[in-house]
Amino acid sequence: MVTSLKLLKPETLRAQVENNLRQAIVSGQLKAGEKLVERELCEMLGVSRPSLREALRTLEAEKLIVIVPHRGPEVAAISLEDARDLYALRGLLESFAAHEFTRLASDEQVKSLGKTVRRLREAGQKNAQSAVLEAKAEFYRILLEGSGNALVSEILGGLLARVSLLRATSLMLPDRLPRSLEEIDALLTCIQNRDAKGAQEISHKHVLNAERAALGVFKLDPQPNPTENPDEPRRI
Amino acid sequence: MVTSLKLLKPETLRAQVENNLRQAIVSGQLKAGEKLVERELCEMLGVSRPSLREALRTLEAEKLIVIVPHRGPEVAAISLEDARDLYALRGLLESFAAHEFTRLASDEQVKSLGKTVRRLREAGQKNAQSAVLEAKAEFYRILLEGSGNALVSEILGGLLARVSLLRATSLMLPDRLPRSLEEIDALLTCIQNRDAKGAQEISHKHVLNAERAALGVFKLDPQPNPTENPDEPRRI
DNA sequence: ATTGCAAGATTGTCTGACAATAGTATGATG
DNA sequence: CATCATACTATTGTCAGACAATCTTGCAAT
Repeated sequence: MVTSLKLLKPETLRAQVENNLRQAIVSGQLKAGEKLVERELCEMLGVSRPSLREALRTLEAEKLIVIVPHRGPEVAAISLEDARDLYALRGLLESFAAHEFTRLASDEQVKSLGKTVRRLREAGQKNAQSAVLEAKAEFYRILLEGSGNALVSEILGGLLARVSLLRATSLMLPDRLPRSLEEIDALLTCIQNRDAKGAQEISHKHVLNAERAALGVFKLDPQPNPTENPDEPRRI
Repeated sequence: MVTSLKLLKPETLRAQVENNLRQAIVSGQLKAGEKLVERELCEMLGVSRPSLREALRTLEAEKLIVIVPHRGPEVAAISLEDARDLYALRGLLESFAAHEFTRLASDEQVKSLGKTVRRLREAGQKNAQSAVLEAKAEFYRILLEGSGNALVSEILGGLLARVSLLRATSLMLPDRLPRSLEEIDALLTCIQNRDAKGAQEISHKHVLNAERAALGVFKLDPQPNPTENPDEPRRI
């Protein structure tokens, strides 16, 4: 009996383009507000316009890019209100996920989460940024998987991608990491004690703190406001 | 002096296709699970394949259709777990919106909401289905607008579109309408009293009740998809 | 009935083209 | 010199047609 080992799914070309661009955006290679030109992207990625344009439509629906008719696509930028809305919703969903995970996850899943938190802490103490990001992604994966609501995972995943459009989130990482780790530890404790309400509260506070840290940028840094914004020749 | 009356924005062709298809899906003209064939849609809508395919990609990202590589698009179908997840999230978001509306909306907005509820009640007593739907849509519009979080509106809007894939929601309308109206009345009262917590609770219960009513279909009708009647030509 | 294969249908992708629009440079004018 | 109108260019929106890869279906054979 063969146990289905086609791990390598021959992705469609369009899907590859989509993934490449998405990755480039959330990783910051393509910066928020940057204009995207179809011809250039086609050459970069080695695909034709139809394939590229389909991928762009998907990213547009995910709100990672904005396409103005006859002006073309650009990487989405996030205003202060957008960011506030984003964090408000993230707090709501993430705390819900934490609550549900605490309520529903199996002991194995809790243990697995604990292991990842340990990995995260170690990576944090070494200041190994990429390891931190990896462990954090794993942490989320387990949490969402165990929360028993695939839709929340889907939506929250999209939200996190959008949050990464705030360059604040990456710049903020080193500073806030210790506090962040403490909060995650506290969350884990609640989860292990099966204290759903507590996990929900801590998780919500965690997001609020992350918001405060991230939104500091708007005070230091003149924020492009779409309504009245003298052209600021910020070349990329 | 002409006061800029381009209310009719010259939508791009692709956007029209997108809107047509979206409308056809949420209104039930295109039924959940139905297979969509590019050539047919192109002919129906009078557009070329690239334009159609771009529109399809957007709808796919909105989860209104599913596109399996080399097998083509079909209208998304909702499983029991999907529906549960959907209603859970909807309850979370809608009650949040109600809470925030109660906290933040202006007196005019509250008054406007009251007026719409009255319209809704009258339409309900006359059993005027289309008027009910219209008033309900208006009710949501005001509520979301006044909740002060555009992102929640966006997500919840997408969710409601997906909910409409459950044909239960339309079939259920006549039966549950009186109860639904009572609940909405109670919600309005809380809002008028600026009782945010109360509004949140009632709103959440309201969604739970709607869920119970809608999910009844799954018990009566185990496998909602495989019974299709022979092709009948369908105009969009 | 199940299996295997061939034929047909549908999708994935490319190329090339053209009109419509937005952005830019040019030139005219005060 | 600054300002405005105009022409030009670049880019996007859209189409038509084509072809390979893949899926589905019908039919034949066991």
